[in-house]
Amino acid sequence: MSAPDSFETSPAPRISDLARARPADYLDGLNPEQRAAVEATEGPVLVLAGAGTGKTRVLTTRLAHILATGRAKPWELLAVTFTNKAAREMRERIAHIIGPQAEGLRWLGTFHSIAAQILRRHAELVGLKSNYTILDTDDQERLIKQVLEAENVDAKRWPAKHLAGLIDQWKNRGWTPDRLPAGEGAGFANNRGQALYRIYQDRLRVLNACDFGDLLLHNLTLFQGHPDVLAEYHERFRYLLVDEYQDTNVAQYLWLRLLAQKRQNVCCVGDDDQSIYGWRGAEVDNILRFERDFPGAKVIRLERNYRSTSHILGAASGLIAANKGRLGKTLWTEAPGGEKVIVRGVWDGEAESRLVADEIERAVRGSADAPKRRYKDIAILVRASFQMRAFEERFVLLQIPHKVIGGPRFFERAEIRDAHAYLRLIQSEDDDLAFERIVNTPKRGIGDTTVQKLLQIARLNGVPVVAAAREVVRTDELAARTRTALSNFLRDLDRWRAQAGALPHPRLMEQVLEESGYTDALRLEKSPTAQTRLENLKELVQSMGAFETLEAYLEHVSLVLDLERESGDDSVQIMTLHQAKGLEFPLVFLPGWEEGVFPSQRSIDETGEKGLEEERRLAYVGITRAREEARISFAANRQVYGRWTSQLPSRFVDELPLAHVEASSETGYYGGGPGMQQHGSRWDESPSFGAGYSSPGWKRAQERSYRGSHPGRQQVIEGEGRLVAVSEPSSSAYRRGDRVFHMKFGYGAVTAVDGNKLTVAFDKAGEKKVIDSFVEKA
DNA sequence: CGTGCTCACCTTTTT
DNA sequence: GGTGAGCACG
Repeated sequence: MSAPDSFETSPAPRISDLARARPADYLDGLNPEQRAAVEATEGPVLVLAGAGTGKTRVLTTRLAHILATGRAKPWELLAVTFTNKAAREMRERIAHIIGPQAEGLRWLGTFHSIAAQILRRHAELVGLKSNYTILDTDDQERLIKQVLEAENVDAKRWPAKHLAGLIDQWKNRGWTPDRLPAGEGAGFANNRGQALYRIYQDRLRVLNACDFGDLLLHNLTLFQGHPDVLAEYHERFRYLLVDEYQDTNVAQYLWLRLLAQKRQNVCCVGDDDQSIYGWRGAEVDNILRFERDFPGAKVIRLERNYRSTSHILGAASGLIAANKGRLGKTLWTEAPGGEKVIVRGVWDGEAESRLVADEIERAVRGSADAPKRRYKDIAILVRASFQMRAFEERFVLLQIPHKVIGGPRFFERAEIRDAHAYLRLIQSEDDDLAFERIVNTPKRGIGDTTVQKLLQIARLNGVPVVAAAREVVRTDELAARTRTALSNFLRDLDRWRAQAGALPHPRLMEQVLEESGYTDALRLEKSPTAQTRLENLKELVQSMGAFETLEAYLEHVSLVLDLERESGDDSVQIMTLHQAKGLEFPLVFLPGWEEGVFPSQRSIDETGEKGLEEERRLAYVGITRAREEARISFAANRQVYGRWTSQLPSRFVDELPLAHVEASSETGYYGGGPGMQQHGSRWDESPSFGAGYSSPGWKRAQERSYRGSHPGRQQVIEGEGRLVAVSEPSSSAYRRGDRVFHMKFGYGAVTAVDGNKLTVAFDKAGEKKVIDSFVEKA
């Protein structure tokens, strides 16, 4: 049943390659624990690698060691990571040690990409064809919506998103519809959860499609139902290696255990203190019970930290000590104390961003007793993305180069997904989801009712919707205009399909985008976002060129490809704590340490003590990102969802060991000062801040001051001649990604002061202006 | 069928 | 406070 073993043809190692991998080279400079972790190749090994202890180095050296000592060929190693980025990095670093032999590491990749490869070879055994499509979350949700509609489930009371979430969780735990524990689906649509899950799985099979969770789930079904197939992989994979083991979910864990069960040569590397993905199914328990699952396992602790100063390490260690249920590590360093971790209370969110921005400017300028920083040495790590905005705006104002990490990624953007849907439909007429997505994009007069009708006919006859459409256009079931539109669309589709073989696929893509009217529709829009989208499509066409065939491209897109954003430039990075995992910076800002914000109230509400501990690990991850300086801040007042709220400092602030921390407050509030009222920690229960702030006058002033300072809270401009930065709404838009800031800024000197109104003179044109929105420039 | 309005939503994210 | 989804209306 299996496909031919074409993958055994990886290049054999050449003598010159092996010669490069002299043990003396790659083992040099490892400390005793690291070396032990590299050399313990046989039997189960758990490497507990604390933050900054050289984990990646150990991982890559271990693989290189196994190869260099001839224990296995590159294609006999299974090495799994969570992200493509991690996989790429590992491959590069191994290549650095052992040279081109690393090309043969055929089974180094993410859980999903490896599972997808295995599934391609045995798809028939689980009721799929080997050319199955991989659906992303968007497609998945739309399919579930269809199922709900077909089953007459009230989509208002029982949103598709909710069921999608449930199914995801179930799949994360390795539960097929048959194996769903009783009562699991009870909460959804009057006990119909399980039935709907089953129907959804059937639909996927009909569409010859998988969602992300299925990739692993089908692997489990495959291995459990076909011992011969499993045995084949036992034979193949001589050594297993898993990165970020603390983040594995149950399905991944079961998958690993099945694969490792025969040879037991499995090495898992992780840190229970850095487990921050519990909310998406990660089970810290997997790491806690490793020794039970693999009797005789060797546990190696990497505890020497090479990254941070001892004050930073001390602060982080003290904080994480408050968690129960740890495996326990004692990190140490020979690095000097450095600066203590600075904790500061400020008046409000705006003061916080001002403080951070000022300190960044100072750090970049450097001083006698402080090193001169580059912008890229600095990161701002927030709990949630809504906190990013304040910093972004401040940085725009002060012209501090910065980069917001995250946001919709290239291949998740609507226009890219539309383009892919065209390709998918050209490639396979069975792709109903692709049809649905683009049949009326751009608008060609085939509305929702028509599409629904087609879907219904298709379902009744058990045929793909394109086939149904072909039939329908021959009848007079549709209004004449709709029918013409539909048959034109089908005609276009046929033409593109005919060209698909003859044309290089980037050319095909261009042609489809032109002839479908997609680019024309965008050009007509004239908005800056439409411009961006056109550029994205150009980028797409370019990226396609790197692939031999359309099939290869589409396969890659769904699992592996993410366009590397240029990262080399010198700018401050703004990102979430989750995104910061695995990174490090000389100077790290950790704003928003307020009860309810961080730790997140929702996390505590939903998962209680467990959630709180995960939040604490997040705090630990945050602090340990810093090499030299960490600066924590919290605000006494903060706008959350447009409402002013009073805040209490995070409990994490109090858990920091005093010996490693220096605390101060501008508000007199830290420790209980003026302006505070005791109240519940939930921000939406908080009394609104002073009355003046909710008055219409305030609101108007705020609108007028557009992204500028608080009128009531601005720094006092003492006199004339001060230099200020000015912002105001303007027609010249400043664009960052998809977001547009209507903002113009510049520096001017104050010539007159009247309350909050300043008259400012600008050097260049001799221009004078009265403004009510400004920031003082130091 | 397309547009404008109201209303609920509002952590973290990879594949 | 901002936004996207869903509904009523033209």
